[in-house]
Amino acid sequence: MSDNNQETEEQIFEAASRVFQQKGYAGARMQEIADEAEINKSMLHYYFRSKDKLFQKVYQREVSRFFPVIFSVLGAEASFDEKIEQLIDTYYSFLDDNPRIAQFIIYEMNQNPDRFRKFIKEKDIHPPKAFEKQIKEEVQAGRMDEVEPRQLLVSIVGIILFPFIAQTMVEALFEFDEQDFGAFLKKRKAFLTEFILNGINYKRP
Amino acid sequence: MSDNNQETEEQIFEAASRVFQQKGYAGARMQEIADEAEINKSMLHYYFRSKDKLFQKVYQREVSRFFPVIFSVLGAEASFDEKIEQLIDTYYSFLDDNPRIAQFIIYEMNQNPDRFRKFIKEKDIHPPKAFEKQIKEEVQAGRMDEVEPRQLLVSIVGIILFPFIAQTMVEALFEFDEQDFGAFLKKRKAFLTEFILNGINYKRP
DNA sequence: ATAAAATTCAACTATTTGGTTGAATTTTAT
DNA sequence: ATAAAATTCAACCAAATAGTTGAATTTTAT
Repeated sequence: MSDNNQETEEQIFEAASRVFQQKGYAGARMQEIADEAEINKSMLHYYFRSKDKLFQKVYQREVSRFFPVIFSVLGAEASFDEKIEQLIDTYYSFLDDNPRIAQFIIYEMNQNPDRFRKFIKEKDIHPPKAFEKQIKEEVQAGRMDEVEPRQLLVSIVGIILFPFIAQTMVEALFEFDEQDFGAFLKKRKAFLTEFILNGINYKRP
Repeated sequence: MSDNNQETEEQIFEAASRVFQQKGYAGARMQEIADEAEINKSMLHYYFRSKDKLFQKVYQREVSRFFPVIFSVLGAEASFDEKIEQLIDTYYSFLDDNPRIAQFIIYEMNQNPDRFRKFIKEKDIHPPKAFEKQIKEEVQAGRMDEVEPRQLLVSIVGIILFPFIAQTMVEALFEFDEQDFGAFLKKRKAFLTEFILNGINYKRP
């Protein structure tokens, strides 16, 4: 193939992403990343120079992937209730594919809040203004209680994310096996939609 | 003083608790724990033998502290709406005093799910049966929508915990300073009570 | 065919870090 | 006062781990 080298670089990057997400920076081992990528440890430094450099790239990519998932849905054109349903759907499939990402970002963000703030600012990542505007309009139209958009946003994100972040906790406390947990999540989609919309007394137009 | 040694042991333990909660097992350094406890590094091993032993004790204590905070409130005698308000109050003051504990337990639990499960089982930590029973009674009495108690429990805990776990994220995205965040949390208490009770269409008796 | 680039490999170095030791000092109990 | 226990300290060891090197091999481009 003509891009063998680029492929290898990606292989390393994806392996690093998995290991860092699972173990965190401090817990990750360069050798484990090499094994996961099925290449020699020398190649890690050949392509990325150091653990720190490799980590920064992984971290930045994951942060860049994470927020647009929520914000693009919330910023789109749709009625409020449709938006909530879409957000749940989108978030669920994203988290199914990336079960460690939220935990990872939260943990590493807390290890170095300044780095996080700086990156968010540089990349100009922020909640869509359109969402705030839409809520104010819905309130005005009498279709929901008066709520602070930010309180609502934090609540929605928290309520969706929590079971993914705390899967082990939920399984242990409820004595779930993985299948039980899967069923729990599936049922949860319907529950969440109603819970959120009721929460602010939303009346579908 | 007559218990100088016991005092030192506690000093070490509390220092270790702070450092482990902040950095996690892999990120914590024995030297940093010693510095934090303002004692010589030798004393760590003198009292706790190894990093691993010290960590296990911290981990087990924090897990033992964390769950009863929620479960004791939910298992007490009170009307459903009072219980929710109490839970929010109790949780908030606990998390104010222990801002890292949720993040710590979730992270270390994910690093070693088996250890977590084993400990939960040994200590017989579980959600109070009384809470489930109460919800069923409230549903029967027509005071709330039919809900799975477990979905509700996960939602309540998630919605309360999330801003504490993700404080840095909230501050960065909303461009809050610490004071803004404090105000946000304070307002949130009232918001949460209404949001949760509305969420299941609870009618106060 | 040939040169350049990519990759492997094992052995190596340097650094970090957990853990140890033993002598000296201080504190506590009797 | 004395012995025992607790503590400090600096120096040290051992293990783990990040990172390097250079020679050999394979792959790719021309």
